[in-house]
Amino acid sequence: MSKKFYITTAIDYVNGQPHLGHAYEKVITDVIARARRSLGQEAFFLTGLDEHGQKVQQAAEAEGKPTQAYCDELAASWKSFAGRLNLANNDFIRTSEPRHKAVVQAILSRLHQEGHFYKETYRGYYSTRQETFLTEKDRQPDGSWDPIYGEVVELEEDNYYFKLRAHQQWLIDYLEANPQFVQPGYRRNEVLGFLKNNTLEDLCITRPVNRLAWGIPVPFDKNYVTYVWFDALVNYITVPADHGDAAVLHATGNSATATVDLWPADIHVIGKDILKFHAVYWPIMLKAMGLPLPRQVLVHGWWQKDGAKISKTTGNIVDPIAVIDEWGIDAFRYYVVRELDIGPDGNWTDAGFSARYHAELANGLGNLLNRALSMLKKYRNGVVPAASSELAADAGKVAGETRELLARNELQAALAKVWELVNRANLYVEQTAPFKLAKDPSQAKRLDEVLYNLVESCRVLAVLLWPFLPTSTAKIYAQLGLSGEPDRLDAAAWGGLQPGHTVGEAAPLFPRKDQPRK
RNA sequence: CGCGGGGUGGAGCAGCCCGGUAGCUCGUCAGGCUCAUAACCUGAAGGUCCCAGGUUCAAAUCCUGGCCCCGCAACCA
Repeated sequence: MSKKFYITTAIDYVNGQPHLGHAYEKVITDVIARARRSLGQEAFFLTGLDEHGQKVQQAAEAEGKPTQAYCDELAASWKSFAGRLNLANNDFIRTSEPRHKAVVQAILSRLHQEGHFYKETYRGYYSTRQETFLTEKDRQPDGSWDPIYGEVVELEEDNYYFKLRAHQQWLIDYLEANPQFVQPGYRRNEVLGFLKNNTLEDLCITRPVNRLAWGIPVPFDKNYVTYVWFDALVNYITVPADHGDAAVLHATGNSATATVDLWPADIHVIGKDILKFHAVYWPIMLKAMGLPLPRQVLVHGWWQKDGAKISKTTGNIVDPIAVIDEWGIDAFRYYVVRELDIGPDGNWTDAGFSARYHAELANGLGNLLNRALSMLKKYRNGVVPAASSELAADAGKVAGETRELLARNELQAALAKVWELVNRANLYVEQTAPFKLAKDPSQAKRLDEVLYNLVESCRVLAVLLWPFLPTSTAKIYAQLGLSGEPDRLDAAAWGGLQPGHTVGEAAPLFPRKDQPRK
């Protein structure tokens, strides 16, 4: 049983509707997962929902619904969202599921037995209205509490704490020795800087059940539920446990027979806001459990819109569903991956979206396919002529370099690379002018060569682009009259189209949406 | 000295790690072509690569100092 490539997104908090950031993270994760499959690796892609915590409980109460029912409704809409994004995920975790509760409780019991927790009294200022402890940072400049907190009382509360501090130096050493663990490198530096300049506080891992009921009961003390982040991070091993991963079954004391090899995760894809949870708390939790660490935490940036922060409050938002409805899922996937490298913050502009759609998808890729097929239909009745390899070297070079970029998860660069072949093929039409060759019967053999190179280039492009544009590349295959999906990178080898094969019907892949020039 | 990101032709970006003729897309102007989704191709104009020092035969790229912009309460990737 060979290790599968295991990749995850962060699980989303169900308190609200999906937005651009959620869509972005899922799309880049999906592209990486599909790229692995295309490269011939087995990949397991997990995404899901974080459903516990006070805000969910309050939101459900505000709508007068049982909390689980409230979560079920939202989960349905988030699953449908994943479908709209065309995600090829293998599982969808919800932290309110029994399988997750079982794993969290097994871990809590074990860590408790092994002495990783201790109980301590916390004294602090507590807002009864917000149901949260306040810190000195929450005070207004004059020392009073903002009225939004309502009545603020000094309160004592017992809780269980996880001994993080003891592992601080170990984690620093680990990060130093494993530069690939947090990527990009500047995010690793950020974590190292934090660890070297601060003493870790032990992590409070419980909430009193009388204050928060909507959580996973702590198995060794019925007065508490589990803190949401401790609960949430565990999702990454819940699913391996559920599918029968040996290492995780063992760590959770489950004697079931191993049926899959997933853990450790190869990549956790996350946003920069939750870096600390994934690069500090999670590794220490895993170390305490005796499990290997994930191989990489890949940290992406945030989108702005028109140069300003995306905010529901100000209405400066991008609705991914509206964009997909208008432009198609592949246009959305293409734009977010091509526009923004994984790491820095990006800027969404509607004009930029339209520009890339028209210049690169419609005029570049779509038009190439359309003109190639049209000429093959018109001059050769849609029948592929004898093989020719005039563009084989160009296509092979692009395919080879794209393969390497995909293996390194450099998605933006991979798309740029693939477009070198799009541009090369469009230029090839100009240089060889098949429409002129067609007027001269003595050039029939030359025309055959040109047409073969064009349609074969389109086929190769479909293969290279499948991880990014699964729907559109399947359409390219269909228009080429090929069955199946272009989902294996090995198929990018030149010469896949067989002479004598009849192509299908041509239709614009990415219809232009702007007004034609006058 | 709280932390982090960034400042490259009109706009948006890549290049910076591993110094060596400044690149891409859009826009503008001129031309070519007509197979194609008025798409495609060629050429041109347009840049103190934030500033100042330093290292070097050579710096957008490395080092030092400075200036400016953005994010770091909540919703939230």
